[in-house]
Amino acid sequence: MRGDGSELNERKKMILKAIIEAHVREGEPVGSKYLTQNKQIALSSATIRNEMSELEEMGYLEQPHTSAGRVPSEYGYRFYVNSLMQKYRMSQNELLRMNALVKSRLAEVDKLLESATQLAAALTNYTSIAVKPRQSTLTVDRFKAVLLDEGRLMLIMLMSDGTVKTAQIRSEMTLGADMLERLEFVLNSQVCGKRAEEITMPLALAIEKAAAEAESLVSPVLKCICQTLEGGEGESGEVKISGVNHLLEYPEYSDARKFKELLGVLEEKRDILKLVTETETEDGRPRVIIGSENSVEEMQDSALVFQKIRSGGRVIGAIGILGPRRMDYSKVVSTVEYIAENLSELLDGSPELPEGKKPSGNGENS
Amino acid sequence: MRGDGSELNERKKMILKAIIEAHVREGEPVGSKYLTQNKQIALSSATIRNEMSELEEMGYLEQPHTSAGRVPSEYGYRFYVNSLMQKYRMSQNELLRMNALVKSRLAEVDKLLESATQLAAALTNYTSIAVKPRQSTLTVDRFKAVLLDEGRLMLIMLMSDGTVKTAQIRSEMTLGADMLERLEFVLNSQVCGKRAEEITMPLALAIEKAAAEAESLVSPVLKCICQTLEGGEGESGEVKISGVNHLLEYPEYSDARKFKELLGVLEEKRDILKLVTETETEDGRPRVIIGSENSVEEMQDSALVFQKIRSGGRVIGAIGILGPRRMDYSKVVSTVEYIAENLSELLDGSPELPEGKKPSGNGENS
DNA sequence: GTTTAGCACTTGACACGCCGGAGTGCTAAT
DNA sequence: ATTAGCACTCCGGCGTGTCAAGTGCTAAAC
Repeated sequence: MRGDGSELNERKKMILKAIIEAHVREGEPVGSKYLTQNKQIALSSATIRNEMSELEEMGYLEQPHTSAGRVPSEYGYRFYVNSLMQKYRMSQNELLRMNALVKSRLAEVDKLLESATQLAAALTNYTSIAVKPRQSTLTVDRFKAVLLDEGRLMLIMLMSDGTVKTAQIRSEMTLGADMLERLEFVLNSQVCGKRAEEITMPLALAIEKAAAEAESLVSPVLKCICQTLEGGEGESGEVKISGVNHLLEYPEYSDARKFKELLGVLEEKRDILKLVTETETEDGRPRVIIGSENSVEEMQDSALVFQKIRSGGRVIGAIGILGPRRMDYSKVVSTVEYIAENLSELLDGSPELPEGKKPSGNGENS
Repeated sequence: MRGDGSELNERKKMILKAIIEAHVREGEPVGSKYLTQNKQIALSSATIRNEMSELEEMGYLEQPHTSAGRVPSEYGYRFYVNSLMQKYRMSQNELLRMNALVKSRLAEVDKLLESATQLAAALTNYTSIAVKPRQSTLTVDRFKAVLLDEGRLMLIMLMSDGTVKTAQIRSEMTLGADMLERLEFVLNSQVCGKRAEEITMPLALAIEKAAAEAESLVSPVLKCICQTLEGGEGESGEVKISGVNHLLEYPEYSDARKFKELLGVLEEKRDILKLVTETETEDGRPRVIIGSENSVEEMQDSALVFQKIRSGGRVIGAIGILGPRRMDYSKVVSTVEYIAENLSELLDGSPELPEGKKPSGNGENS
């Protein structure tokens, strides 16, 4: 029983496939009679019953109770995803919406991920999750300090991962251009390439000394830099979620209590991040986690499909879909794959400017 | 029947108040017998029944069915909020958490609002909403262009509302410091103080001409500026929502279908924005909208408490709480009021640096 | 040997009727 | 004016009976 289906003849496979697809469509246990309507299967209900009975014995199907139809087991879904599922063909409309994302040309990874989750949720009608783990190796390549007005300066940090972060800093004393120049120089010579843990008290003191007249700026500036290096948003990364409301359409989530628990996990974000990032790297196709293959208790009745997003060979995040176990895996896998690919390309390829017209990227800040 | 309660004697008020508070606590219709446990009310159940009957006739109470207890009517809640409700006393713990927000010293309005909603949701155990309407009068006070590397520049915009926005722009040609200087100068002289609608084609052409060698940058830069002026995020403003899952704790929202509809409204965001921003300015206390006082169909069973946030005399947003009609108005009103006040002060007062120690603000960008 | 028709059996969903409890309104006594 | 008492109403839970769907098994048909 390894889900390779070697024990199944063609007819069994066909019937199993039909059952799964019917169940995904209708959401209810499917009976032998219902399957006789399927023209692919030219058999009587009795024969189908026999096959179903054997499929159940083999562990591919389950019966909620004696006289209900059959429901795919987790094992059944697994085999379906591995072997039975056909490639989903995107509709014209879906392709158009995907391309709109590419054309938006958002330069900021955060915004891009946000748009991507929204798109994924809208296309699949499930909940979409994007994660951007914090990189402990993140450092600043170069600093720029800009005078905003005499009480405020803006610190621009070109990060080692190619992104750009900014921070505003207030000062109680009047700022001058010379001070900023000094500050910029000191930061560039002393803080570049340092990880958050490497910014220690002695270093801070050395910097203060070197900063001369800009001394009073050093402490708030360093605080700011550390915050940025430590990953902005959350403790350990960022999670964006979109389209939770879709889930309420599925009877699986009509129980308010259970749904609340799932929502709780999503809001916690930690588990999700762990789940998605800890998965070992695979062949580049989306990873499908069904029910108990997932360790999070509240997600036993759900399935998760996600793929990591690479940029320049490094994993910079992941995007995925969360839905009921009874999920349109074919469509979801294709969608996730396509979006993740596009994102990877976009992040990789954008410096080269695909069409070479008037390019523009933008970001936003306080 | 204007909710002024002039028709009610003290005893009726006391009973009404007890009923409402019991119902808010228990979530179920309250009967006359239950009220006799209340030591404030030293009356027999029969007497209370008579009073309740009269209160129902006057419209303050309702009876779900003949032999159930009474439930406050919308009108009853309204009177409670206007006249009966006592000031909520914050616990030590609550005050501490409020102050943590103040001390976080976030300079960016967006982040501040986000933290504030999270706090409000956590404190009240309802859903919290913060809105930041787009200001059609938004203009740029001053531009700064900074060279990131030879292919990218960063545009910093000091906005008329005191905030700072940034945008990254890519160029297909190698950028030089002189080009940026030129660009900065042209933008400062031609685009400052202009609203999005005022940036027209003829103006763009004039700018291109004036930009000389930086000509090819003008188009993407202007596009970017327009996007920023038009309010970044959404069509007409930004809405942040936190703690939707809290609502699932209340039986009022246990019906998945209804809850989904409400969620839909929240995701739409447009209605919310309209609802909150269109409310006429009042005395500075939180506004309470109960049930049908609100025009959004899906929110008929809910109540909304919110207050506008002012900075420098102008309304820059609002923060509020959404919950069941049966809501702890006392606590919610106090919380919203306190948070809104703190935000206003924070936004107003922060330039003066309350404690005069080492201040720091930060923002984040791509 | 495989397929199918037929039949007995199981089970959940649903409708019905039957209480019990909670709460009320009214009346009469205090 | 207040209250004890009582008849009345109505919801909700519970057990019952019926129905439809679906199964497993057996025996006949191919």
